[in-house]
Amino acid sequence: MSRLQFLYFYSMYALVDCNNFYASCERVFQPQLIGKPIVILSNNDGCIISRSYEAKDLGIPMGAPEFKVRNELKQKNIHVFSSNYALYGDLSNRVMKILEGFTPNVEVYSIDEAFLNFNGMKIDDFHDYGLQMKRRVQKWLSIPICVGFAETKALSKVANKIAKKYQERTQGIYVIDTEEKRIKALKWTKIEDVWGIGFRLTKKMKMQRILTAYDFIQPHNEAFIKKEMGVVGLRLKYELEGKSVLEMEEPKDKKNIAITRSFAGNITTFDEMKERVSTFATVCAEKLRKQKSCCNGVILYLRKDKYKTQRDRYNFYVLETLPFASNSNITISSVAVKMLKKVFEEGEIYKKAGVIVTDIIPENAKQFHLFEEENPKHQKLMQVIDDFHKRTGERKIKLASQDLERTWTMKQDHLSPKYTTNFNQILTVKC
DNA sequence: TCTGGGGTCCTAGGACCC
DNA sequence: TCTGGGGTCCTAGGACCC
Repeated sequence: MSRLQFLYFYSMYALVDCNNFYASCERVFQPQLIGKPIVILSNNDGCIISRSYEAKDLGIPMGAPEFKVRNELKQKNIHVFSSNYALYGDLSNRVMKILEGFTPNVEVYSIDEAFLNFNGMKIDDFHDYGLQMKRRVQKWLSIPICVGFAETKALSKVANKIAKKYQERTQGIYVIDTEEKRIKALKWTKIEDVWGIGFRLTKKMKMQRILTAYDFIQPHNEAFIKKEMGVVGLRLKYELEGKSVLEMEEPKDKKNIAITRSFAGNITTFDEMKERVSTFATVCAEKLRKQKSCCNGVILYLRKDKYKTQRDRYNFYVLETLPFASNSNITISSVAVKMLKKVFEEGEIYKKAGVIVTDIIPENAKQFHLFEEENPKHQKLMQVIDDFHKRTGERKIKLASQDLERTWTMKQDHLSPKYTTNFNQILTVKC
C-alpha cells in the first residue's frame, strides 16, 4: 500500500492564504501594476498595512506611519492606495466560493485565509489538488494564493509558510505528509513564526532556549509551556506533533462589536468627544440590528496621548450593563455618553476612542422585564431610520448628540473605485 | 513595538451560595 | 461571625490572531 492511500484514512487540512491580499486586489483592476511596488494604507491613511513583494524588497516596513515614509514612497515610485474594504471583502467572498468547489468543508479564518478539510474524500495527490486550486483562483480572479497541507491545522499553517517562502521550488503548494518532512519543517520554523506565539511569548521562549517549533515540542519543555500558556500551549504542542485537536469551526455570531478610531488631530473637549462617542454607538447599534441581535453591555474606550499625559495610565475602559437588551441608537448612545461624562477629563489630550457592545444575544431571545423596559417606540423608529438609510445610501438621520453639520469622513486620499460592489463604479471596457 | 481596526480564548480572583 | 469545604457566576485583564 502506498503512503498516500494510507494517508487517505487520516484527516487532512489545508491552509489557503492569499498573497499580499489587499495589494493583489488592487491589481485585479489595474493589471498594469503587476510587478510594480504597491502599498495599502490603514483607515485615515494612517500606516502601511499591506505591501506587494516589490514594496517589501524596496525596504518599506510593515506598519510604518504614512507620514514617515511619504518621501521614500515618492522617491521609489511606489503606488499608494487607501484601504478599500468594500472591494477586498467582495473579492474575499469570491475566493472562498471557489475554494468551496474543492471541498464543502471550508472555514473562513480571516479576510484572506481559509482552512479546508478533506475528511472522507479520496484525493490521491494533494500537491496536484492544491495546484488546481491555485490555478483556478488565479484564472477566475487573478488573485495569487499559496496552499499548505498537513494533518493538523497548526501544521498546515507551517506548510503554508514554507510554500510561500519557496514559491518557485514548491509552485506555492507544500504538503507535509511524512514524519521526515514534519520534523524538517518544525526545525526550519522559527518560534516567533509559530501560530499562537506572539511578541511576548517569543521573548519568554527565547530565554528558555526554545528557538524553533521543534524545540517547542521537546518533552523537557512541556512543564514550561503549560506554566506559560496553559491548555492553549499544550494544544498547540499536540497539533505540531501531528495529533489533531483543533477542529473546523462553524461560523458563530459575533460576541462583541467594536467601533474604535484614532483621531487625526487631538480631542480635548467634552463636546467633541461626545459627538464621536455618540456616532460610534450609533454604528454599533446599526450593526446589531443588521445581524438581528441586541446587546446587554456597552463598553466605552478612551485613549489619552501616551506621551503627554502626566500619569502612567492612558487606556481607559468603562463597562455599563444595560437594564434590558437593546439595539436602539438612542439607548446605546445615551449609555455611552453617560459613561463618558463620568470619566472624561477636560484638558487631557485624547488620541483614540471607541464603543464596544458586548454580551450579544439574538433579537428574539430578549428577556421580558418586569420593571424596566425600552420605550417600544424605539424599534419602529429604528426601522424607519434603517429603511431610509438603505434607500438613500447615506447616514442622514442622526441623533441630537451627533453634529449635523459635521461629517466625519475618513481621510482616503488614494482610494480605488468599488469595482465590484457599486454599479456606478463598475469598470468600463473600451473596444 | 503596539503601528490600525477589528476580533477570540483563557485564567485568576472576587462575590455569593449552601 | 470568618468558622470548613465546595461550588458557580461574573469580570478584568492578558495573551493571541488577521
